[in-house]
Amino acid sequence: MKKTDLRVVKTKEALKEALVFLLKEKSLKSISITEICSIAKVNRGTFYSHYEHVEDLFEDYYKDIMKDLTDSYLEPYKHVQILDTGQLNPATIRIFHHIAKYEKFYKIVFSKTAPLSYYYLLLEHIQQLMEKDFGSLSPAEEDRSMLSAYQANAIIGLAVEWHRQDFRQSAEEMNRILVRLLRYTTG
Amino acid sequence: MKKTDLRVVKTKEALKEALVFLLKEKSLKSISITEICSIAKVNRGTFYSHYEHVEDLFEDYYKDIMKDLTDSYLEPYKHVQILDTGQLNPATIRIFHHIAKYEKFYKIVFSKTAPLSYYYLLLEHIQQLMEKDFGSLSPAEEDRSMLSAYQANAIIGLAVEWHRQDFRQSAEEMNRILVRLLRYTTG
DNA sequence: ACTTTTATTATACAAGTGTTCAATAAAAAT
DNA sequence: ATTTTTATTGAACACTTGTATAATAAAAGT
Repeated sequence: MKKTDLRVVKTKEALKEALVFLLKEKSLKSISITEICSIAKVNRGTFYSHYEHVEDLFEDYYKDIMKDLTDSYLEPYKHVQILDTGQLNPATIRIFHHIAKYEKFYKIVFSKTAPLSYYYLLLEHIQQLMEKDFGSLSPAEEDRSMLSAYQANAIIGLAVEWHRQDFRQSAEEMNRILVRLLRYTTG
Repeated sequence: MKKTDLRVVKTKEALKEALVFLLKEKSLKSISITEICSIAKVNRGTFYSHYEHVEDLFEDYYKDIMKDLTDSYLEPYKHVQILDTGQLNPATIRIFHHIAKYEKFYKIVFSKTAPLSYYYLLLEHIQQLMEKDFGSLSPAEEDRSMLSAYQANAIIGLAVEWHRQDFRQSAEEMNRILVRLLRYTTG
C-alpha cells in the first residue's frame, strides 16, 4: 500500500471544505464544480482527475461521516448480552438518534433529487450492523442478505417517513413507534 | 377543470416518445435535453416550459406505467377474502412479478445515479396498496403511515437486493423467500 | 542534493445548460 | 369566420461541463 501523494490529500481536503461551506448556504443540486474549485482554489481540471461529479465528492464526505459514526452505532451493543432472536431490538438501535443529530445532513440524503447512491451507502451500513444480530439463528446462507436487506430497509422506511413529516417526532418517540410496529408485524 | 391545450399534449407526447426511443440505446444519465428535443422536433425552450430536467420527463413516463399497473397489483385481491391480520400476505403480493416484467425499467429506477424521487414514487404506490390490508386492526392514526412505510420499504428492500444480485432469482422464488423471512421476523 | 515521477495549473475548445425575448402560428373562445 | 389567447419557435446570452494539452511545480525516490 503506497502512501498517497501529499498534494492529493491537500486538494481533496480543500475541495471537501469548499463543499461543506457551500452546503451551508445552498442546495447540493445548485452547487457547480466551477464554484467549488473557485472557493477551494483548485484548478477545475484537477477536480476531474479525482471525481466526475459533485455527487462523488459529497459521497466522499458521506463516507467519512459513516465511518466516524460506526462506533456510536456499535456502542450500545457493549452493554447488552448477545441477542437471542433475529428480531430487531429497539433499545439497541441508535439510528434514530444518529439521524436526529445529523438532521441537516439527512435532509440532503433523503431529498428527492439526491442520487440513490447515498441511500445505498446508508443501507449497506445498517445491513452490516444488523447482520451482527443474526447470531445463533442464522438463516440459510442465501437468505442472509435478503433478511438484512428486508430489516434494514424497513428501518430506513421509518426514517424516510420521519423525514417526510419533517422530523416532528423525537428520536425517542421513533424508537417507541418502532416497538409498537413490531408488535403489529409479529402478530 | 379546463381541458389542456392540444399543443401541449402533442409536445409532451413527442418528448416522451423521444425519451423512450433514446432509453433503448443509452443510459438516462447520458441523454441530454438538446438530444431529446432534436429527436422530438420540439424547441428546447418549449422543453423548459414543461420540465426542468430530463428526470422530470422520465418521472412523467414513470407515473404512466404505475397507473397502468395499479390494476394488475389489485387484481389478486379480488380472489381473496379480506385479510384478518395486518401481516403481509405473500400470495397476494404481485410486486415481484411486476418488477420482473419491467426489469429493464427497474434497472434504471434502482441504479445508483437515479434520483430518489423514482424510489419515492414506487414507495408511495406500494404504501397505498398496503394500507388496504390494515382493515380491522387499524393501528393508531399516527402509526398508520409509519406502519405502511415500514412494511412497504421492507418489501422494496428485497427488490433492491434482488436488483443488486442482478435478478438471478425468479419472481416465484422471491415470494418464497419472503415467506421464509416473515417466519424469522415474526419469531 | 539531485533526479525522477506525477499532481497541478493555465489555457483552450466544443457542447450542453438555463434563461430571456419578440415574432409566429396554432388552438380556443366568441 | 374573426378575434383573442397562448404555446411554440428562433435567436441570442452568459455560464457550466467535459475533455485535452503543454508547461510548471511539488513531492517521492535515490
